[in-house]
Amino acid sequence: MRSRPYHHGALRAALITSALQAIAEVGPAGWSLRDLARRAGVSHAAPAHHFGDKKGLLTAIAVDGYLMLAAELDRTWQETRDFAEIGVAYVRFAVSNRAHFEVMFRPELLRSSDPALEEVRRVSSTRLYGPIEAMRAADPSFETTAAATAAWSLVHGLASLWLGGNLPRALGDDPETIARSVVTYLFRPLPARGRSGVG
Amino acid sequence: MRSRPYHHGALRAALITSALQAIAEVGPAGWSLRDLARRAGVSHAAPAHHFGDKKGLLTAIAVDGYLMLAAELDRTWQETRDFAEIGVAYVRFAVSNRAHFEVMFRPELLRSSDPALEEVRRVSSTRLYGPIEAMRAADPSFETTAAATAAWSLVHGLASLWLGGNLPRALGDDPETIARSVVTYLFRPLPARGRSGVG
DNA sequence: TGTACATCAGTGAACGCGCGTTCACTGATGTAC
DNA sequence: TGTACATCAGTGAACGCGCGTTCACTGATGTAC
Repeated sequence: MRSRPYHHGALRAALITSALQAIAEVGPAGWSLRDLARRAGVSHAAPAHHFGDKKGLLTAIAVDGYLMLAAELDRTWQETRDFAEIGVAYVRFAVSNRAHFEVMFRPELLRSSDPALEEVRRVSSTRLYGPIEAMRAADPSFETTAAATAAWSLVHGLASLWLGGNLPRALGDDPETIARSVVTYLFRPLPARGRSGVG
Repeated sequence: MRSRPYHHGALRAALITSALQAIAEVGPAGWSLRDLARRAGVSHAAPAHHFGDKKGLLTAIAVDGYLMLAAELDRTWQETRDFAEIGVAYVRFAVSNRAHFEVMFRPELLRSSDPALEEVRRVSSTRLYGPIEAMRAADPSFETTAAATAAWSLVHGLASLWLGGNLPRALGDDPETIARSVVTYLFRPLPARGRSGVG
């Protein structure tokens, strides 16, 4: 039997993998750095070498998440040129990368002013604003910021509610299908314009 | 000097108040039942008498939250009969009752199958579905569930993003104003119908 | 109005546990010459 | 190709701390008669 080598070799990556697994299982609060060390088979003090503390590790995960999100949105826009599909892609990202998503928007878990984090945040927001700007060219009454916020809010809320198990079962169990159906209600004509009073 | 009476008198309420304060300050994970006991000036074992454990306390807070939310949405609908204003009220509730809101949608913090919780959840969802049903009467192409989910997602996402400090500053600093502007993009005509490709 | 008793709310000492942090260390790897 | 040395990654024992939980208790309140 080979004894365990002194150096793990890829401990940083292994810790991130374990953390993602732990987050998916019990949320970002349900485990300690010592837990991760145990999972990775290293001594309990080893994680501090790479991340300092738990916030450092979660910040690294958030950075990865924003990069993946930006890539996914970009790929979708290049392929489809369909704004609605960007929204669907956002939900797909959240559901497929639940652990990343759960950490990315919880500032109390992160070093929010980490420069790398701020940079990837900025980059990924341009993946939303670009396409919205294009829509404004077609209808100048669109205010870019408000319209982008509406779109972002819709898909962000949908993803959050779905992940929290808060949506009615009647919608089915495929989040991507749900998203595709729900986003059609953004920028959709009202039956009667102006005040929507109907009661 | 009067010595502290043996019975607190209203410990249950005092613990909830302290918990709300603590959540607002450091989030739902940053404190212990012993912390709350200290704040309330009682012995560290006293909280268990009323709530069993932290989940029990947070569940009680969530129940209160749903009741307050349902009341706020109902009041708004009765007063305005304007569906958009229900969305604004949702955001107003979240921002004014941040601690409640942060707990209500985090199932891992709650006893999700608590009967009282399930009941108030059900009640508060009818405050959304009722008005949406009314809109469907005016436009049969509305699918109640999908349209309600779109509306809920939009305001839920907006509230979450605002509370997390994730929205661009350009929107201003009054969440109710932001909400009123953003919800106009729900059910709003697109410049060109069908595929929204513009690139 | 008084007494006896049950129930309820809160006490405080004790427990075992897992945590993050510190620190002197060891083993492996990379680099200069 | 060999040697010396610096740097880096990970070890493991020790620490003090706050936590939830237990348990026998005490003091206050409510109720029956």
